[in-house]
Amino acid sequence: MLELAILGLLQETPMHGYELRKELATKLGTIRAAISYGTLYPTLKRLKTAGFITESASDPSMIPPMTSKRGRVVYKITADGKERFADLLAQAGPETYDDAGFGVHFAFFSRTDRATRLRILEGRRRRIEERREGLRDVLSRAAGRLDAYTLELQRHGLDACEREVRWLEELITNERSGRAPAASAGSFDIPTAEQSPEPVGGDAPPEKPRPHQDRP
Amino acid sequence: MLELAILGLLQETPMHGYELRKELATKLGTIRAAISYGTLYPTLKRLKTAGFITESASDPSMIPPMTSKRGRVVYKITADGKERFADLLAQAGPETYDDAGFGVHFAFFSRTDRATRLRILEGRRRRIEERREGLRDVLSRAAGRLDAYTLELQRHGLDACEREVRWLEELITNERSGRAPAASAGSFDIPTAEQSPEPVGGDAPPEKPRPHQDRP
DNA sequence: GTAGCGATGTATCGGGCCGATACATCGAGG
DNA sequence: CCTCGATGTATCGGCCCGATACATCGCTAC
Repeated sequence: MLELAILGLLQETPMHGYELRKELATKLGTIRAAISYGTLYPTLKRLKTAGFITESASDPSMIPPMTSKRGRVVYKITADGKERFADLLAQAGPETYDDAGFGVHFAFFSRTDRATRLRILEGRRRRIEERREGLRDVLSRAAGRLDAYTLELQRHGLDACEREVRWLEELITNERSGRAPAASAGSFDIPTAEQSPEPVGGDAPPEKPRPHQDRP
Repeated sequence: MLELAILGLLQETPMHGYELRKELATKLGTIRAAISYGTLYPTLKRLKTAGFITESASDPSMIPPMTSKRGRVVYKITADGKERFADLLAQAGPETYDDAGFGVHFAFFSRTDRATRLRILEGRRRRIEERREGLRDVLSRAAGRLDAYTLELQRHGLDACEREVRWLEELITNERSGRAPAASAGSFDIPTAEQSPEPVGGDAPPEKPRPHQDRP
């Protein structure tokens, strides 16, 4: 799961570990608070061994700081890595529908083609519906067997499930009618800068707006 | 975390692994779908080594089935185990406030004294408030930097945070005024059988209603 | 000036938990 | 008779986490 997220971020721009962690935290803030270094660095090593990314010492003509005494390793995605990213984005296994997996996939939906988006959204909905049914069963059948606090926990969980299903339903409707997301529970009035109409190409469009040096 | 849950369930009645897993699933359905055997059995082994539980082959005069060719190991909590359970219930570290940890603690609130309940509820609230502030920051500051889907994910997450804070607030209020939980978002009308007034003793009352054979 | 402090930065280690897998028994139905 | 699904115990590789260690930079305060 982390692999997908890292590849996705490195596709936007090369980065070093620390930066990557921060970006991960803001992009996936809902899913996991902050990725641990004990996860990040081994994963980066794995990705490097697999040939999906390369690491290089930051050249001195970098940003402002550092006279490059120690480290500052910059990670960059390779062609294989981009291919891998596209594969991971498109294929949906069972782990695509759990909380973490779904969150990561969703966070990169703007790089996913519509058919896959719909498939994932529907798979997730089914998953949550199953959890919901399980909770309803417990609440109606095993109610007397459980104490008041456990019951309250189940009720709260059921509530969350129902809300998420409604959210997913809305997103699915929007996808089918070709609209972009947002404008659901409008409490913020953020400009939503880019890609509001969202043409939606095939798969893995090579980014549009933000200028970045892919490779020289 | 699992340790607490297992000890808690075994305190009600001895069980074998399969049963334990099912009980775990219904009691913690909101938190984790179903515990893996790859987690359960090693944990049971650990608990046994630590002396918190004992395992014994089920005697033939058990329920109906099994002529006891192979296995059916029944796990039972020890005095040390009960002590350990009480310790884990009362002490609250940082992991007490993450999703899984809080859920497990909450599920055993009927065995927790009120002061501890309040401490945990408030710790959890603070945790969620921090997450909420982080999401608000991202939504207001980094909005233009993120695509519509990522933004929608954050909005949904923020919504969930706000709702959970409200839920916790309600629970805290109820605790302070001595009422039991429930009756919050009334959509079910389950009798709530036992302990609605809830006297709340010290800690670890030795079960009340359900008849069960602790040992023959 | 220099001493401390907080942010930046890279890296490892032990351990918890998961999914996949294997194996074994039992009752019910074709 | 024989398969199928529920019950049941157990291990293995692998992901991910928290704790920990170490090193540098820029700032403020003494």
